[in-house]
Amino acid sequence: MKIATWNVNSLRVRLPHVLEWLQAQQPDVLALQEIKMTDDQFPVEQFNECGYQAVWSGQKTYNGVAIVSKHPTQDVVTDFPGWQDDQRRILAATIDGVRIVNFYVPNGESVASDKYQYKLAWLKAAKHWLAAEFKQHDKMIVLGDFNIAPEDRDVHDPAAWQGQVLCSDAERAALTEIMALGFVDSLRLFEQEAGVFSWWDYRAAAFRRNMGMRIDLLLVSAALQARCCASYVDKQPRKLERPSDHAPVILELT
DNA sequence: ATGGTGGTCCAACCA
Repeated sequence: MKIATWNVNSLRVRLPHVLEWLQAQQPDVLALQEIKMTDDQFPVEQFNECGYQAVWSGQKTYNGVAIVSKHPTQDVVTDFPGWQDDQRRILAATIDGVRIVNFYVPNGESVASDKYQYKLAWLKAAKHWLAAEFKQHDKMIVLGDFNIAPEDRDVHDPAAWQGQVLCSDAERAALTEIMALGFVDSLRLFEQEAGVFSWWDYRAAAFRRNMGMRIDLLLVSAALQARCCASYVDKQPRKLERPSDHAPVILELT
């Protein structure tokens, strides 16, 4: 089973890249973030033509998440119970007995901003909801754009980013609390060279200089850990004309 | 130190 996550920064613009990538890579599941479209605009027919079904939760202009899958999706959830939010950032579904939880975690803008407080509150709600989900699903993968670099080795210039949004202690602590429910960072199960990132700013030729961050993660529950056989970033789509600023990250299970 | 780019949608917000 091959599972991937990709922040596409507008599915309307990136659809050709996504369809080409699906055809080439043939993942069983692809979780998308920042589709930036309303539900009625979702190009489900074009995924169907490639042999995929999909579920999605969209909104106008911002955010929006989807799960594209070769196999049927069950028990779809789009919100934390009791958490009122117009921002579409959550999509969970069970596929082949695996609970897939797709998150587009708030960016947070800067540590002094209201958006940062929203991010921390959102992560707290996420932890509580995941704890409840865990009671019903031992085989879980929480994946998506976390907008948190877990450790300094996930940052091209840790000194410059120290204490900044995406790297601050409170964000990393919130991620640690989620991991402590019983998840491991799948990519770190495998030996990696230094400088493995999943996002590079469009500005300042950041991709060419590999000035990136690893903020797109696949967290796997203990019940799935023994099935993990590979996890890696595919930088190829980031090299295309008019790319997303994120690259897909992949997990392969036996 | 600033601004550098890109998407949405045409002024300004978000990343």
